[in-house]
Amino acid sequence: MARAATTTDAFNAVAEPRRRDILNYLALQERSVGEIVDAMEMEQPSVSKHLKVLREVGLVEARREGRQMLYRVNAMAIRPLWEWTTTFERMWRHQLLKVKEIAEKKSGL
Amino acid sequence: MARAATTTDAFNAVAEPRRRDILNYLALQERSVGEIVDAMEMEQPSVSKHLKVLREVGLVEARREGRQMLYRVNAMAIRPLWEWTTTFERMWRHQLLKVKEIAEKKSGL
DNA sequence: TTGACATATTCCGATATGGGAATATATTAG
DNA sequence: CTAATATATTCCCATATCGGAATATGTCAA
Repeated sequence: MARAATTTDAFNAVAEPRRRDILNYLALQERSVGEIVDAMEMEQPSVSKHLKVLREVGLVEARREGRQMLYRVNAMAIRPLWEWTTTFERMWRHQLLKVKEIAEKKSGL
Repeated sequence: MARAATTTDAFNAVAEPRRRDILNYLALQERSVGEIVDAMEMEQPSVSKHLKVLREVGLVEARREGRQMLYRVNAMAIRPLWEWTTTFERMWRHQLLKVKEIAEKKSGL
């Protein structure tokens, strides 16, 4: 067996930084492929390929408008990632608190 | 170029479900490799390899205790993932609200 | 030192990748 | 229909992967 396909789930799809860039850009508003290409400074085929991966795992949705395809984020598909990370939230808050306490103790000297 | 190494960052490391399983298990408490092997039902070499990846990106830390190595989660390393997902939180909350409104309108008929 | 236990590393093979280049498909304008 | 525009797909290749098997390293006990 090799590494899981990027289309396996949102975790794998989002591991690629270019795809996160695209999602960040689409978070602002719906965009055509051409607009993404211009904004990302990537080749058009690369953008189309990344969009395909994102669409297969449900992270984006698309609709045709004339010759253009307009893509938008489906934020719900990001929720599972958020939910998984929040299971560790208590741990890092605890850690941040300890760091803060140490800093206060030092400045109190 | 091929896919980015799993040790590139937390996003890539966490794309592998087995590694998330290990992190979930370690979230409860510090554990030895042997305990992880028993809990995960994975071969020991696989566990060691996954732990190496997790350690390289800072998601876990380890200390030796006799013949054992005890691993623990470094929750701070998960924060960047959480932060990235929260940039979309407003979007899915908005979507959930709309779904709720539609449901209420239906039940109001 | 020797042996037993705990963990890490190496070698292997099948597989999926992402970028580049070329090409195919779809839609509209004329 | 034909040309032009917008997007998608295919082919190629260097690379990193994960699991399995075998082996190496490290630590303790006697």
